[in-house]
Amino acid sequence: MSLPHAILTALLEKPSSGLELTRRFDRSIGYFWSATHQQIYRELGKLEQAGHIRALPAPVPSRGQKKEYEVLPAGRAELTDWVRRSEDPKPIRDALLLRLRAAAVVGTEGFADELRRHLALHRAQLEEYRGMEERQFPPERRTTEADRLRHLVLRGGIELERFWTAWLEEALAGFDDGDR
Amino acid sequence: MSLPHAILTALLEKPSSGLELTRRFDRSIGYFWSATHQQIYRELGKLEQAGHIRALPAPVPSRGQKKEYEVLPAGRAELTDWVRRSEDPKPIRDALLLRLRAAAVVGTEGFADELRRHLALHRAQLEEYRGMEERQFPPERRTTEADRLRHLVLRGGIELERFWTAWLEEALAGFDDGDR
DNA sequence: CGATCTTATGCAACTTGTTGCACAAGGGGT
DNA sequence: ACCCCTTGTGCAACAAGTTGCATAAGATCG
Repeated sequence: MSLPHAILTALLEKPSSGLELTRRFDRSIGYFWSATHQQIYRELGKLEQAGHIRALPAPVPSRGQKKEYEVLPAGRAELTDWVRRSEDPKPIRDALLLRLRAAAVVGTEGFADELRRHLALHRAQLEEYRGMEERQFPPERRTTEADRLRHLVLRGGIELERFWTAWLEEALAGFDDGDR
Repeated sequence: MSLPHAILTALLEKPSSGLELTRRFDRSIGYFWSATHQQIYRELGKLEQAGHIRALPAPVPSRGQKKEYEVLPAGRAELTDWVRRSEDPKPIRDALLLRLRAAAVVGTEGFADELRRHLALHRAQLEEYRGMEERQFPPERRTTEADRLRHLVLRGGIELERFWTAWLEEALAGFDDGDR
């Protein structure tokens, strides 16, 4: 039940069209929630029906025309309520760890390459996030409550990538000993 | 497409019934993949139909009777193939980070308590994993390839919990400054 | 011997996320 | 004028995960 709330948050930060939201989900929102444009359009429809958001009046409302949405008071109330509810962390589901465990049973042939590939991807992601941190949250922008919180969320994304790169490096060190 | 492979791996490690698998998913398998008993029974049916596993002959095959499964050669081949395929890491979807970002917009009232609650849960999980590491992977059991890999997977679970506890502590430190 | 608890398997309905494709308007090039 | 690329919205079918409930056998206890 998180996608509608992700959309409400994004729209409160800035009213947008479906495609704009998709792009924001691919970029900055992506470090804590991902979604395809299909999910977003479907959810925008539901949120509008529920009276949580509305389409801003457009000059030419027809297919293929941009449609901007903004959050209505009911939507803000729902989001506020959701943030206040308590919710347990979901158990992990990570395919790479699973595949490594499977490799322990059926053999690790070629697996070091896959680990190296993932390491490169996570290093790139880490660099991108660190760039965003420098650009969007220089020390002078870490004073207001909202900026401090947004920075904290980005720090979560950064530290998570750091965990992956560290773990992959540890894993590869073991492979280099025993697999070459 | 990972659940069937998680089940194949578990069954290769030890043939089990549906409920036994469920318990194993709640325990040791849980640090890299989670599943409910419903998912498991459904998937066992599909895997049996596909000829990847088979039920061991039971004395009294009727409803409510334990049914053990073992992996067939075709199942092992499928798992081997899956481990060798390359697969990109999935983008993050974390509700707590999302809720914190939402809190930056609608207010953080009561959020520190939620962070403390999560911190306690992650600390408990971390302790449990560390206990498992001590019991299941003492230094003398880190020599064979398979044990080394299984230990590495557990290390992933441990380091991930360590990331969460560290991030939550950092987050709470900020809250104590600005929110009390 | 009947009530109730535990173990064990499973169906059905629902929600969430993914994939592939269709449709429409406008701009740019040739 | 025509083609193709980009922007933008959207349907439909499918795959994966969740929730609530039903069923049945065996053990335990009064």
